[in-house]
Amino acid sequence: MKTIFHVDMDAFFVSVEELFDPSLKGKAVVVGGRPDERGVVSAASYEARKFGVHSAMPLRTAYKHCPHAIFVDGHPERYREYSGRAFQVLLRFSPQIEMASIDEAYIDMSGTERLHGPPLRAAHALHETMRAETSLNCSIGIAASRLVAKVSSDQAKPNGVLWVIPGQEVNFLAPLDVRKIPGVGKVTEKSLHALGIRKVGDLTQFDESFLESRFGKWGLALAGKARGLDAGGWFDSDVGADSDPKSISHEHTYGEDTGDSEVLEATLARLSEMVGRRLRENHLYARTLQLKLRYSDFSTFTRAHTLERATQVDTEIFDEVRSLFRQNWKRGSRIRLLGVHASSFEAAEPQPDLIGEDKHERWKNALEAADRLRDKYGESAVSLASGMKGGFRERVHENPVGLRGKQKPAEP
DNA sequence: TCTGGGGTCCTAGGACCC
DNA sequence: TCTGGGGTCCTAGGACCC
Repeated sequence: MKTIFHVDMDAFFVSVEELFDPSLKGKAVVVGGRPDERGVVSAASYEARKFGVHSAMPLRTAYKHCPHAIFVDGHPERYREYSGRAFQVLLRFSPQIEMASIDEAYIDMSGTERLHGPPLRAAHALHETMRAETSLNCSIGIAASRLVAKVSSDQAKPNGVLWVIPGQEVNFLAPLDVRKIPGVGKVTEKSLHALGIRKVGDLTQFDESFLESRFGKWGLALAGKARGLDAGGWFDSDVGADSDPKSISHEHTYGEDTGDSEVLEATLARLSEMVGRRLRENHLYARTLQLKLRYSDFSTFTRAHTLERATQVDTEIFDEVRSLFRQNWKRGSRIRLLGVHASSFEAAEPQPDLIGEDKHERWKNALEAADRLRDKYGESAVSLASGMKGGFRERVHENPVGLRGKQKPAEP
């Protein structure tokens, strides 16, 4: 029998902003941007939530609900820092930790009784330590499965601890709305409602095979979840079993839609660089590159291409997505969003292609040097995108800032 | 309501191969 | 000639999460 804690920081982004500006405390605060900007709410304080503001709501809508709220920009670096501090606190309680996102973690507390006492006592100690070390509140759910721990931390909010005693899972879940089950969103909720299923308890009245015939693989998992089991996919894995990233992407929504091909291609160059840089940081090579286009009417298209040979080189990424862009963009039509997405990763250096190897090696060195410059002098220090208007290709292809590459031994 | 950005996982069809 | 079946890879789209 396992003991899993799910630790979820309360109104995380808002709470961190309050640490930097204590005058925000107790007020209606919306993190995400200015109320007249394109964008959505990243987080809302409990005060703002009273007016119906919630995350993912368009900022303009949030303003209509709560015009007196204070709107602030998000600060990802601050959130990363505090997320790291929270992680350090968790490490004192168990080595088996999994950050599920920037503001929540699973921690496997099985077998820590001699060190930390029974679950509730350990949870209160953790709660206290978190408060003392980070000045942030969290809520903690305790259960024998990840799923129930997650749902119970949500029920414990704000600033609470809730333990679902083994054997009580079904009773705990039964009265809750089906929407409380992680993975049940708007669409699934609607189809469940159509079947007369509103509460988790209603789900347990149907048998597995019916749910499977209706919802496929997901229906089968759902039957298990309704009974408190970590059924299906990710929930099944051990806490802390690290999984490699499956994709890296960057996208940009314009403040105002544009049909200017130079502007659009410069954005693609910048997004390609950002993706390339992340690939190099993670020592990954991508075979599949994908372009994402969103037009003014919000219609969205993706177009992908898989390369013979995986890459982490900015210009190779850019060449690919630009050609996808040129093939698919309805010329002149106004674009709302562009995105560049890399996937099908290979961890190792791709097989050298004999002719291109020296060039490839010089490029790699040049890009790593550029990454170091950016670390030192900031993101705008080095850019392909800034060279876009006028002579991008010449600059890039003829003259990489090269240290001479080490020659790889040729394949037999 | 006028809809971000970064991810994960699943489905489904077509190509291609044996 | 009127048509199998399974496996894998690729592509596109969509639900969902924070």
